[in-house]
Amino acid sequence: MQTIDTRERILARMFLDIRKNGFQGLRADKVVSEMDITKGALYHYFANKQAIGIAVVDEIIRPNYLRFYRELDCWEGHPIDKLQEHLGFLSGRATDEEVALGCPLNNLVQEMSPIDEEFRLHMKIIIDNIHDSITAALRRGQAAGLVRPEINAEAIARFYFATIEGAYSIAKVHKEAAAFRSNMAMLHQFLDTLKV
Amino acid sequence: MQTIDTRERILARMFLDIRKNGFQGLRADKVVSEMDITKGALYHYFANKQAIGIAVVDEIIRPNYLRFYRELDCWEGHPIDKLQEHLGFLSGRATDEEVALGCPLNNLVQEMSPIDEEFRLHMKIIIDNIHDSITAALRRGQAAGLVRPEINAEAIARFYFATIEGAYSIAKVHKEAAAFRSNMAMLHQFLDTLKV
DNA sequence: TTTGGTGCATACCAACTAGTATGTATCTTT
DNA sequence: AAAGATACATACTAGTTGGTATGCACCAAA
Repeated sequence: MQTIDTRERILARMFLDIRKNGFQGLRADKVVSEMDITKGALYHYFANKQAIGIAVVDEIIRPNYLRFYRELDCWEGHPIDKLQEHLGFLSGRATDEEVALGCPLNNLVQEMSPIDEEFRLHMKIIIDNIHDSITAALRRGQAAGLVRPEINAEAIARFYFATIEGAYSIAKVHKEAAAFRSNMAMLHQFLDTLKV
Repeated sequence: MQTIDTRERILARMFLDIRKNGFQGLRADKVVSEMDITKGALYHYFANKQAIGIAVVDEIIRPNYLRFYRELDCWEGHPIDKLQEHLGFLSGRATDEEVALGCPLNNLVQEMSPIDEEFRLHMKIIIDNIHDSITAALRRGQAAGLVRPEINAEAIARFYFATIEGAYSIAKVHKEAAAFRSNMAMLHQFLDTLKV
């Protein structure tokens, strides 16, 4: 393939537009026409609008999220340290503009879960993967005597991820990265209490 | 006024439909026609679609949320106990169907904050009120020697609310009230650590 | 009893939305 | 070199969406 991958270019812009306007607010033909791509090209690569959304979830959002959690899977140090490092990373890259747009996955979960089962299933896979990675890391930590043995690793994994998503939610209405960082700091503190 | 309040009937149904389909997914004329109300009646009471959404926020969502927090404002006992009682209430009423629809406020925040500033402002007022009530309650608790003096009441208030919203978010994609309750239980546990 | 406002009902409409149908240039395989 | 297959471009369209314009019945006040 010689040409720049038109399909990938389209998806990258769809991702940005969906993040801002939501999937129902997405005007796919307008977005591509701004890239000097026509409707013909768009519907050549995607069967319909839903297929665009699903492709964004699978090919853009999913790899982006799982990058960190795959790192966590191979991590040999203290799992809590790694999770806290991640919080630091998220805090560090948060800007007012970024948090105003919200977490791409959370946005789509909120919008699409109740109205499109296929969408929901594709998003659920990502979240299940994340939960599994965190749970496994915490259990390894428990086995190594690094994490309190009495805690429920699965419940903590759920709480960890849910709290991050909640922080994005609230920061979105405030349009303030500071609100997000405050919650990351609280979660960091909470994680400390899980160390042996 | 003798007749049943048509405006309120409309708003109640709009609330349900917005919760399911989102504001952009709302088909206002279809919703009213299912109630044997015509478009004429709808646009007699609301200038346009946005006005419907704002009215739902101000007249349905807002009073519903602030009910508990006004209780908290007059609460004389241990503030942590009251917050934990609230978590128990939320857990108790959570069903799979309810959590699948998500938290009405959170849904709208996610969808509308980036694309409609007026919407965002109306929702921000609710969230600011909630934060203020919790912060004040925790400070009263500190003054009474019931809550650890070293904690940042504002940060805890933010964390408390953000975590609840995050729990709704994640439970939504799982369609499982159990996931929600698990996170409520974790937050309950966290609150225990704030008591003197 | 008229006058004006409220509370709708009906009919209409422009713009948009998510496509489809068709054509065609290029590239790839045989 | 012929025959598909790929990668688009252009034009068209049915159905939807978010209204508006108009009319009229009823009630309350003057």
